[in-house]
Amino acid sequence: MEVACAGEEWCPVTATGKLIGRKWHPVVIMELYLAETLGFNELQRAVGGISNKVLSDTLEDLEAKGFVDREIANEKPVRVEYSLTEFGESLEPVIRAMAEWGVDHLEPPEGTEMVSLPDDFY
Amino acid sequence: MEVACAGEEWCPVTATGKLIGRKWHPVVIMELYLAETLGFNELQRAVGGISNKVLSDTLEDLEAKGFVDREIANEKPVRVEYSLTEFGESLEPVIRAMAEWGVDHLEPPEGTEMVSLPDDFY
DNA sequence: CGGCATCCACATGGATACTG
DNA sequence: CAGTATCCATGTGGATGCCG
Repeated sequence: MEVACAGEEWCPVTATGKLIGRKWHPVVIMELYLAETLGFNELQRAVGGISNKVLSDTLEDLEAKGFVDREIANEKPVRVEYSLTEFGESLEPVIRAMAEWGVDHLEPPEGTEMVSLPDDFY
Repeated sequence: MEVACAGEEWCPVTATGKLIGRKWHPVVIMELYLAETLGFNELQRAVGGISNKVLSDTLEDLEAKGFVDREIANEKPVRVEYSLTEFGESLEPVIRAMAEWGVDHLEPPEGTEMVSLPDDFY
């Protein structure tokens, strides 16, 4: 494969990092992949530990970049559904590589419950 | 595979992102992988567009995390050599996934010269 | 339920100049 | 050659409260 990096400004690795290299972007993408469709609060619970402001910012950014689709499914009560676009789904190999590396090389804190990642996640 | 994410604090994807999710970390790792060993200024040129202060910070962080080995190869003239540790090399699949995704899905700016990534980079 | 408004703290990066 | 020292701008995230 070809990569531009040597002395150049643009590099696919850096460019990719700019797109998904924020604290919660990878997990949000992963949770959306696993669940297919999630509401705002569902997503917040699924991700765990993220504030609503930051989740809102994250989703706004992911939507602007074309990774996430936002659909208003209902009004009264308000129901908004988030899901991955095809472009967003194309990131699976990257997310999976990060997940696999983390599982293989990092130690989870005591008492962490592990959740299975389906085989078709790839 | 197993992943902890649902409602938990710890998640391998996020944890991995915390380690290499800074602007220049992936490229620095990639350049060190490609070249095996580089001096400070060599590395700065190879990466392209990074200031010496930020490169210094980046290397300090990567060294503290065990990804990079720093060796003083000579004094007068001073020569310091940076290379990947085994732990650092273990990140190849992640970096490669990012590189491949970037090549497949992003458009480089006009006039960008592409450099080959060897097949054994994996 | 699905947010937005504020305000704040800190992390990160960039530019420039200087040094042994 | 390989950094350090400043200084500054911005990005990013976190806490809290309120709203239709």
